[in-house]
Amino acid sequence: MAQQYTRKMIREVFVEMLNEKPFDKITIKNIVTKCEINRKTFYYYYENLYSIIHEIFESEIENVIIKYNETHSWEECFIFAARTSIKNKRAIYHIFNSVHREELERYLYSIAGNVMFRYVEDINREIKASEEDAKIIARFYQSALTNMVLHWIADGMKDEPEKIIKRIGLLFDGNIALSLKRSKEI
Amino acid sequence: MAQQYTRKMIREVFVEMLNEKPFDKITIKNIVTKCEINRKTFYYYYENLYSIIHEIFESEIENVIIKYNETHSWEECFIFAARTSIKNKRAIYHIFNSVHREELERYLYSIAGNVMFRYVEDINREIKASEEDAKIIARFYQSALTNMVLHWIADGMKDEPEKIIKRIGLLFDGNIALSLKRSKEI
DNA sequence: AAGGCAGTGTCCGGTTTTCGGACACTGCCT
DNA sequence: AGGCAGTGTCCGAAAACCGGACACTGCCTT
Repeated sequence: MAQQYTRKMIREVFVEMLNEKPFDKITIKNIVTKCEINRKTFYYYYENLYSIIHEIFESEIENVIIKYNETHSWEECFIFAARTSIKNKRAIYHIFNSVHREELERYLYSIAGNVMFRYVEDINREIKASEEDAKIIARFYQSALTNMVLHWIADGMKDEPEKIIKRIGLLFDGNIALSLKRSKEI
Repeated sequence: MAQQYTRKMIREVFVEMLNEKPFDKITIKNIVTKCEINRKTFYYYYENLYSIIHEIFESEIENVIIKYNETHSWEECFIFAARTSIKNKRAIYHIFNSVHREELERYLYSIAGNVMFRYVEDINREIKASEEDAKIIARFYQSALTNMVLHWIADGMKDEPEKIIKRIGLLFDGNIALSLKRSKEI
């Protein structure tokens, strides 16, 4: 554990700052000063500020995958991810309103993809449509889900995750299975 | 800061364990496993378990001295030390009931000494008895105070520190000044 | 517009901190 | 009497951290 302690500290201090001020007001100097480490140590772990954001996204994607493998429930994945986001509401707001909105979108798309592909796969285990069809269907819902979340963020993350889940549930329930069955008939 | 992180962690985990189980049930292996560090790293900082206790005592003595230099009040020093002790009640209980009672006594004696010598010195600044006399008087109260605290610990640290302070205060107030004055007359 | 200033990214290197594996030794357990 | 867990110590190696310097960039000042 002690190994990656400094790396973790840098990440945490960065997110902390991102919760206070926009991305372009944060400097590497700021971070290393607050962490009481040498500036070189920062470069030992990260190339630049951008790569911290990248790492955070990567690890969050991993977390969601782990969550799905544990629960096999997209609902729980969503709540889990949403709760994490709400915790760092302002940080996400600052990423959303900076040059990194693109990265955020890619990240959401990736998360949604991971959940949806696994979810459709789970359902398809019984229906046994072709893998190709399953992928197409998953991708269809992936963008829909991503877009929904993006709107939720743009709207200030006001709605409770559970509320959105219900709404999405109405769009999912039965529909995915139905789509899979239909694609078998074609 | 990051430098001494591991050392601090070892200390904290040790105290944590000492709050759970007696000293002789704690092994170095236990600690390094819980800290997720290499056993060698332990030896990098400490010789053995005993030296952690020693270090803790040393640093606590320092803290009390700092406290006295800030406040010039033995009462506040006492409350400060007692509160720290109560926080780790069971740890102290386990030290008290192990081969390290002796070390604990020496530590208390040292703390009491530091406080009393400074306190008597402060009072003597006005009275101006000889340094020699001041030391004798301080040493007299030092053992008395130590013994009182030892009994407090043996009794399970039940009494509130403030209560004991009042009791000690009755023995101190005026008496020290009086003793100093008398020793001048001899 | 020129100079000052803060932050960046990168170079050199050096020191501190952590690790892995091995050994003999002790005490305990059964 | 033998097995087993923990200890203290040896070796060397690797990872983590640091200090100072450099050129470069963008911003702010006056």
